[in-house]
Amino acid sequence: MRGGRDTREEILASAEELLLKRGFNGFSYQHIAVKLGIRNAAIHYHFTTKEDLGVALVRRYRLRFLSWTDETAATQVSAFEKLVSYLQTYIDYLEGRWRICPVGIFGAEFDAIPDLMRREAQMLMRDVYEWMVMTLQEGRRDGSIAYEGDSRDKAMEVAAALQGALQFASIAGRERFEQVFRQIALGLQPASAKRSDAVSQAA
Amino acid sequence: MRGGRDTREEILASAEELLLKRGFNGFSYQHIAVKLGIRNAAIHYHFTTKEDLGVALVRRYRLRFLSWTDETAATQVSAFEKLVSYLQTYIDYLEGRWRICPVGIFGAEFDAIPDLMRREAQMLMRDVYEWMVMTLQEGRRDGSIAYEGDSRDKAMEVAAALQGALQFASIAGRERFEQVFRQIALGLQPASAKRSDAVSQAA
DNA sequence: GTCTATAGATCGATAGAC
DNA sequence: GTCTATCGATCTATAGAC
Repeated sequence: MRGGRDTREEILASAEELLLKRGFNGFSYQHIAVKLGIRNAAIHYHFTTKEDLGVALVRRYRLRFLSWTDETAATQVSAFEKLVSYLQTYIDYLEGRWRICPVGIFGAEFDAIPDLMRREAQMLMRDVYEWMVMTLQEGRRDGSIAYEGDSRDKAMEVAAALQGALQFASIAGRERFEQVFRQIALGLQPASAKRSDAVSQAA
Repeated sequence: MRGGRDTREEILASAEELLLKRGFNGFSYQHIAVKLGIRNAAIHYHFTTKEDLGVALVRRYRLRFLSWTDETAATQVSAFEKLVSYLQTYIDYLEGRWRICPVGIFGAEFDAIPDLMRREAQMLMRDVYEWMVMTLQEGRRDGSIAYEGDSRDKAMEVAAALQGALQFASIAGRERFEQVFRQIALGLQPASAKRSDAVSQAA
């Protein structure tokens, strides 16, 4: 601790931002140390190896996601609203409020991260996937969501579009994410809800 | 040259595979040198800096893509078939036959790659995006593609889903890509084509 | 065009003082 | 819990011989 501040938490927050912007192999303990005004070795005290830090990051993502789904499961909103609410968390992410997670964050460097991180990333992906399949099916039952084809395929498509959109936003601005957001939401709305929109069909 | 082999080309091919699996900051000249049985310095002869190598890789992606779109533009297939054919090139990618490109490959480490590479990545993304918007609109006109909403939004969604699916395939196996592939194709088919499918609605 | 050799920087990580 | 100091490995890159 330094003056009542939680250094361990600050390290995780700083590492999380670096991870999203630069990838796991694109940042070092030095980046974090400089930003927090501490030394390299101080970080090693909290996270002995970089693998430890990486595992802690992914595990935190996963716990955040699970507690988020617990919260929403307790509410009485429709499946469609739950799903849109999940998409919204990605916008929070883009704005630096890291609430839950980019599930496919390590896909681009999967063979270049430590083994324990790979396992954690796979578990995170499984949890998000299972929740999304469940929510889509629930939406079909309560009539708030409509789509064609297999629910598992659709869940994977939505998750993939979100992940890809996050990357496009890095390259070409966050407007890219909003485009995908709109299109996903539109594609999941039942016909009854669509008529109330002024959706461009000729663009 | 070594015994009639084109070393420069072998370096690019090797680097391309490493880039996809490990990210730009996840491989070094040593990785390439070991695989090709040459020395570190031999690669620097062909690509003075790693930035040069990276720029050459993205530029090659882009040229491949542009010549591919030229080819398909000359044929008389429907817009839907063109688009499915583009999705197919990603499967080639997964199988190690690098025909064209993963357009969002640097999204995960955008702030951690050299400046010239960032610019090339943005140009590549712009080209793919423009082609996809054009093809979707063409499909609406010739009746081979159907979708709701803005064409630019839809193009971004399809491109994002492809990019995300490529990453999920790294994490959880190529079956993940095929799920997204099926769902994208299903979502673009006009109603007339769908009736001939035995599409599961209850899964 | 490829090699040996090496400079120079950065990285992850540890020992030990405070 | 944070510091100084430092080790050894790895990385990008260059000089110069063949």
